[in-house]
Amino acid sequence: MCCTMSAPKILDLGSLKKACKTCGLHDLCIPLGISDEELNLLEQIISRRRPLQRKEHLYRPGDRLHALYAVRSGTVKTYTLTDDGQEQVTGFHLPGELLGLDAISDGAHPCAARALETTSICEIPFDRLQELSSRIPGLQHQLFRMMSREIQTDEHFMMLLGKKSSEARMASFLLGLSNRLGARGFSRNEFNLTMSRNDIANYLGLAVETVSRLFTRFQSAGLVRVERKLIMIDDFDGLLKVSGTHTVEDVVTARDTAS
Amino acid sequence: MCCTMSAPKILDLGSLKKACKTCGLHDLCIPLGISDEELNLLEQIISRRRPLQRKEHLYRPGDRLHALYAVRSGTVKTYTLTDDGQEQVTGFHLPGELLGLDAISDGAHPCAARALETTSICEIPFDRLQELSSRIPGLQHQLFRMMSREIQTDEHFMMLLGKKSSEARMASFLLGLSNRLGARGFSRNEFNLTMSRNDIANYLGLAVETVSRLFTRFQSAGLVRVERKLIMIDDFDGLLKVSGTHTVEDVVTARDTAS
DNA sequence: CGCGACCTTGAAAACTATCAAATAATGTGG
DNA sequence: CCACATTATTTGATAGTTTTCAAGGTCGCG
Repeated sequence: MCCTMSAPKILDLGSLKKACKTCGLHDLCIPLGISDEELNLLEQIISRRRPLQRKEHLYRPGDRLHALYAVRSGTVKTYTLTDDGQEQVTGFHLPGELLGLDAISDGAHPCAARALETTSICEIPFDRLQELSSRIPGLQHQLFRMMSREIQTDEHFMMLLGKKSSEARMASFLLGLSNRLGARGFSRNEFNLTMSRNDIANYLGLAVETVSRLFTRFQSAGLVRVERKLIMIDDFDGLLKVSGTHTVEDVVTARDTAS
Repeated sequence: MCCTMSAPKILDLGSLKKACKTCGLHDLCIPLGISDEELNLLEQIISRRRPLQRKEHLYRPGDRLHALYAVRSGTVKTYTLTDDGQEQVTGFHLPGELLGLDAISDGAHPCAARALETTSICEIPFDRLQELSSRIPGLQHQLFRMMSREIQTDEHFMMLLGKKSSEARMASFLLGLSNRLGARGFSRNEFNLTMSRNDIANYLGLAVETVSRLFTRFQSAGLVRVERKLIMIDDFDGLLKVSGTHTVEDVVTARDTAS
């Protein structure tokens, strides 16, 4: 994408000085579990890019793997294109999360990543990271752990898609976002959906119309309030119940009895 | 290389002598892309276990991560238990495939693994593997690649579950098995399903009855012949078409017009 | 102000699950 | 080795959930 303009030293601009050590996300991101000294080495290879604007791509399918990316602020959506050109959303990535791990095996990105809002990114050249990992066992271990975590998350999500009703998927999605945002210091009760209904539907394997209906249904049931992009969670236990095994009842009846 | 340590010989039993070098799977498994000398080091930490009998567990949810496992022959099914105790099949693992990568992040297995038939396994103590990876960059890279590949595969599977019809899932499943078996030197046209219809259904997010019907439907359409556990693929192109975007037609009509 | 993208809502259709039952395999104990 | 109990698979009929199609509504932006 952009290689001509970037000299080895990319860290010297004032706005880019802030490093892992001062990053509020450092206990969610790579630095976790490596010593201060080692962190210095890591910081030297990490650079910041100009923030991405909404709808701007971080990488596209087929792009060579040049670096891994960590979201610093904002949201990134990853997606692939199916054989017939349709979009398939594979994930939404919040601050502290690492992007591009799926590109390592082929050396090229199998999917696209693009910003859902203005987004700030840390760039970690992969070859240098790998080199450093050989020298810093803690770093290697942390990378293994992060990849393992992603595999685990994917397995969990596969269960969601394979076994759960539309209601349960939606509830899980909202609770998941709430948790992840909470872990990053944002409110767990009230947040903005940076993605469109279409993206949510696509991600959850549902039709847009279904997602829309679920929002109204959840709202009628008193689980959440929805105001366009803004979500306010009013009943965590209720959502949990819906997200769990419970196939029906609670939410559905709340609407049916009302009508 | 300061590794003349007391080389814990675990390989000295006659039946266990065969090592990676002589393993027909070595270009599908960990050894891929590391030198002969390095391979010796790797072989020293790998041991073979007594073969698993059908239905025997390799590990269970919550078991501490002690080692990664590579399937040498046979098939292993991995599955988790949902909150309400139901089984959720997360994968079927053929010779040359690595098991347990999802346990690294927590240090404990989030899922269970058990043999679907008599199965031979290589055991790779994880801490030693990690240690070795620090010293052998090629090994580290290969591990990154294998984990990345799994993430990629999972993403692909998520698309299957989220976007594809029951027919497409089934066709993809059969083609996928065929390919993987073929890559391991088995026939691509004719193979045994080592898993039950129930397992297939569970894995694909379908009801058992649906799986059963799909088999008969595929057979009526001349795509495959099914004899209990034995599958013979007669029309790869047809299956491919069904597995792709094509939502209906070919297969369904083949049956409908017949009646 | 009006256009276009996004979202919501309703009605009908489609797909798949569920329920029920028959048949076929497998395993077990005598 | 057989008879019985058990489990797995198939098939049919019915019901439910979710999609699709169609249309109206809302928001943001030029």
